Amino acid sequence: MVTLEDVARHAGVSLATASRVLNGSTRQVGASLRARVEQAAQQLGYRTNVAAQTLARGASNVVGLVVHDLTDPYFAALADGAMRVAEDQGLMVMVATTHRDPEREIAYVATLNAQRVRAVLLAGSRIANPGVTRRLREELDRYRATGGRIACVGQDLLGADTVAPGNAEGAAELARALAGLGHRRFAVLAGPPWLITAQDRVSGFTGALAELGLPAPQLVHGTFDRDGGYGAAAEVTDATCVFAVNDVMAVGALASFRDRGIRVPEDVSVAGFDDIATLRDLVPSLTTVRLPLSDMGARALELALDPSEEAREPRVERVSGEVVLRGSTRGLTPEG
Amino acid sequence: MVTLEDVARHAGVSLATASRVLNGSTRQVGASLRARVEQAAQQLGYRTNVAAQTLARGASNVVGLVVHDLTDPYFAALADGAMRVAEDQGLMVMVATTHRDPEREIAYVATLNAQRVRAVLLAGSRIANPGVTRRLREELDRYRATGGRIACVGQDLLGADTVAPGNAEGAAELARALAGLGHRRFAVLAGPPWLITAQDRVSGFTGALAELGLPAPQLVHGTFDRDGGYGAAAEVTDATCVFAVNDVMAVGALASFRDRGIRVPEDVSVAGFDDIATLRDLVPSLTTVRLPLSDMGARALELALDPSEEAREPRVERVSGEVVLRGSTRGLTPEG
DNA sequence: CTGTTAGCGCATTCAG
DNA sequence: CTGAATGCGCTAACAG
Repeated sequence: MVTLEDVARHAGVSLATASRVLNGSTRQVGASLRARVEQAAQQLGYRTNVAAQTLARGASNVVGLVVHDLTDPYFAALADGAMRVAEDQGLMVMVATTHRDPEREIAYVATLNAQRVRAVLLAGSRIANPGVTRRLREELDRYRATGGRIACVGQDLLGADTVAPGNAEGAAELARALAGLGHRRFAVLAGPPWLITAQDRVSGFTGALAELGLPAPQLVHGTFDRDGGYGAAAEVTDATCVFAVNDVMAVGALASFRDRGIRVPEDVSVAGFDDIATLRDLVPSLTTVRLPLSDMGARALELALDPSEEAREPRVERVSGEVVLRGSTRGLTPEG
Repeated sequence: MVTLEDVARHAGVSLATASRVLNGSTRQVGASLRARVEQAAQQLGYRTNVAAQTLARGASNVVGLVVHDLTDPYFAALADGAMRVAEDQGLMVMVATTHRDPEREIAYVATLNAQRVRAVLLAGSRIANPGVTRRLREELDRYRATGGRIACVGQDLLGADTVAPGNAEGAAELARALAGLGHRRFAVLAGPPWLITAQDRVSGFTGALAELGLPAPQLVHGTFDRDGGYGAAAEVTDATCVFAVNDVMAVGALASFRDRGIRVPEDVSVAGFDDIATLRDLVPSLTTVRLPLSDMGARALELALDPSEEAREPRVERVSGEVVLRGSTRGLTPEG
């Protein structure tokens, strides 16, 4: 294992000089010494020991990213955006997946704190559980207390900088668009009752329907994934339009209807939420609410890294979804 | 920033004792002291400084994962598998995305080396470029020289433990299955000529066709993604069956045919490769070659971490794909 | 079982 | 501009 000291000796300079040329010091070093050091490092195959550097500097070059599930394209897109800005800033990204276990989320925050990462990004819906949320906040506070920076993508519940998707607003706008198509009887594949993202989308949707004077939709709960959509769709009775609270669930719903010989959109319309890129070529193409996922991930990391955050209120940036009407929903004549 | 020393003082014990109870030492500590230390750590909100720990131990708890693109479900699935075993082993995962830039791949290996990660996993196709491959190998050798472990998912070209998908074999079997359906005139959406994964799938496919005495397929190159499939499909002339060398390209091909009013599978059959889970609900459902992506990622990390690798040949584990015939391909009567 | 001590590799004062 | 010395927080002998 070749160390800085080896390089310095090989180049015939002091440790300090070697350090200055090899690592981003602002200090200047004479051209000839600089060249000697660089050559020595090259010859010896020197690689900075980041652990030592982190210890000496008291700050690391790593950020942490906590997501539920990387195979969910929603999180993959967020992660991609965050990694883009990390690369731009010369930071490495440590990724942790919780698989929707809030205990693991808390544990990972502690671990990332131990790693002394520069910032941690919490992506994904909060859950409606005060005890868990409190303990997560405590862990985050501990991290923050030592200079850690935090940003979230999702609900603004953690007292940290947040990129907050307009779930309720987007769902409301979707409801209005669907109602504009002539639909009156709706069902909502609502996901788990405790997932706040799901809650918000449901309430935004039902709220808009109520404002329009339309009957309340049928609510069917289930998991937040493809199978949740598939299962919930089977329980829908008497609706001309089904809103799945995310695209992946909508895909499950589509499959469920297909398996039962129910045509979309002829027999029933289906809409989702998120506008997952990988799913854009679905047939019928999915009506949904587009969220700029990658940019949201990028923006969240920017917020977390932005140093102008001394002793002030957490910043909350709302990003609104855009309704995209596609082939999975159709217009109804007044007769239905 | 509370340190181990603070905890020790607070608990009235020595640094060493505090270290022994708080971090996974095999050494025993008396119950009463142990309790005092744990309580002190709890009260003070102590978090291990992993950088210091890594420096002192000379070994980190982090593994590196280098993938092309996390938003590609292929890599997301590999990453998911790798992260599963990382979690089991109490390791954190540092993820780097190259976006198919080989220079970045080399640079990230150097960075991960500097981080002194325990192992690095290189996922994704090698490219047919001797210069780049040589420099990558040099960087890997440097890493290995200091005890770093390496595993790859893909081609066995780096002299490291490798999980090698049977690209050629899978494609060959697919070709035979498709020929068995009665197809004679094929086209292959071949991806980039320099991508070895793509090459292998193409050559396996065409080789099997030749063995069957069938005419050589039309080859159309393009990018390895959805748009590459979309564009290449437009150039297909006179084939009853189109093989896209991965599922995501096949989705593009499906879209291309649909946009031009060409029905699948009535007018043309389409097959892919990988069996991406997110795409299983496509209509028509995609005939493909199933690869156990998540398990492959997991296995690769296991190989990298398995210490029984002293001074012996790199292990290469071949994993074979399974042909899955679905709705996007149909049988032909002898008349076509 | 517990405490003392000597580094791990590097950044950074502080002199020169 | 350059070098010598100190310490970052922790682990691992070693001694008791």
